[in-house]
Amino acid sequence: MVILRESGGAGKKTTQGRKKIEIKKIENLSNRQVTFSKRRVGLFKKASELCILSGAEIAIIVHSLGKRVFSFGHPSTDAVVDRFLGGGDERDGAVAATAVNTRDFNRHYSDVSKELEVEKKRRDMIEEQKKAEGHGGGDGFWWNQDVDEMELDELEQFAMALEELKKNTDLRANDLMISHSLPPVVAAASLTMQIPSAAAFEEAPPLFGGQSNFDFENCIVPNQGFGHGQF
Amino acid sequence: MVILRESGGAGKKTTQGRKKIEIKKIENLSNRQVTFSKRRVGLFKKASELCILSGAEIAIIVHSLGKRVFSFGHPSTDAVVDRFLGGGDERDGAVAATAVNTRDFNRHYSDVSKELEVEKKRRDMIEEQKKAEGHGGGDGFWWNQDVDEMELDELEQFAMALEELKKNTDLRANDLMISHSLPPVVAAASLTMQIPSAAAFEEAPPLFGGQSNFDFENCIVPNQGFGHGQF
DNA sequence: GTCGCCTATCCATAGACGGG
DNA sequence: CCCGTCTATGGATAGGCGAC
Repeated sequence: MVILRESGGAGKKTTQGRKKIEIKKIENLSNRQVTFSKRRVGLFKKASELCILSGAEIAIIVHSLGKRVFSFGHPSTDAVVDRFLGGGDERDGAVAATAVNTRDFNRHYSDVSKELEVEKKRRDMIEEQKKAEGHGGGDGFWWNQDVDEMELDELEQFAMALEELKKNTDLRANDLMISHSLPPVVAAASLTMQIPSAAAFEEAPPLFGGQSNFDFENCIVPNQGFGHGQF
Repeated sequence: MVILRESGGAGKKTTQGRKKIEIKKIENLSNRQVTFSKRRVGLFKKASELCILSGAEIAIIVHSLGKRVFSFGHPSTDAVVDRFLGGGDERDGAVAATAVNTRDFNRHYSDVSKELEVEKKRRDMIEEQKKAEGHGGGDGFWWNQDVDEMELDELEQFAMALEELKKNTDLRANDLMISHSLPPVVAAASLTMQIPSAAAFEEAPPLFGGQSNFDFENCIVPNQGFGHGQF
């Protein structure tokens, strides 16, 4: 089991072990691929452990940078996704009044939430600064803009967009809140599965090394039909 | 931050630290809840890291034992799910509702507080990155979700963030041109919730056939990539 | 080049406590 | 009763290599 590396002629360990991790996009392609594969396996393992430990139903869908799609799901990916899209089947019984201490709690909760928002906004601004300093590419989130750089017309547009989004947010929150008093009549099958599950296994997966009791590599099979050469 | 260990009168460390866990369903209810919360946060964090590191698109849907639904998505849950479903149609507006009671509120508050801590650390990290390198990551983060994916607590935070941002927008507009009046700032959103709920977590039916092992063959489904969109 | 194995690290987290 | 926090450990994993 123990294999010593003699490369270097002194039995010196050439590996530094795990090094610091920086959470940013890995520029090196090979490293990115390797990291993606490793962490994907680790993520699925974590999810499976969470399923087993807590009995939850979890679905994970991963689109790699190429065309390949990996999915994990218990009991099945489709089932969880379908349930998610179908509006969830919650059985709620009696609708009663809230406890008394809820208001107090809400106050405290709001304070903390607001503090959190301050932090988030600060982060957004920092990112905005970073974006301005670096290249011109956006971060993909249009609301992460610096109002100080806007002209008046832009500001008007931005303000209206904000109000719209805010409205939608409130509506969404309201829907969530009142949905408890509504019977769950939404059909879970409104979205039909369009995925031909066949033709998925095109290649026999290699065996996993045996470090763990879980043979994930037997289960996770990437699509090999389209993404040749590209990750 | 004072650490006193007077129990036992010897200052001896009573905690043995992390112990080995057996990957099977946790029988103790509170332990299971705690583990679920902790590991769910960890799972999402892992997923976000994987998104940033490899640039992949990931969606995670978690149905906890009864009603509550947690979702993670980059860039959004629906986008990834739609791609998974074969480039399906537009997203469904109605997503799973969440049952919330007072105890759940407390748990959400816990999550928010924890997230606040994470945000602070993340801000520091971003600042460090900016200082080290002017390059903008160009990646969104998992907490920047569309409103349709948000849970109640997230919606509250988001609403407050929007209000703040809109205030800044309006202020900026006023600074630019006083004579031109913008729509008034929306008043504070009513976050007073009267949400009843009866059931807490309860014993889940034995979804798993095995005891100590998990049948991953039935859980991990390979999918066919269709090549629509590449990223 | 792609994939898997190995090791040395570093992060996530199971328990234990204290506070409200 | 429930939650945050601290600690020590278990487990994930970045890098380096060899095999294919």
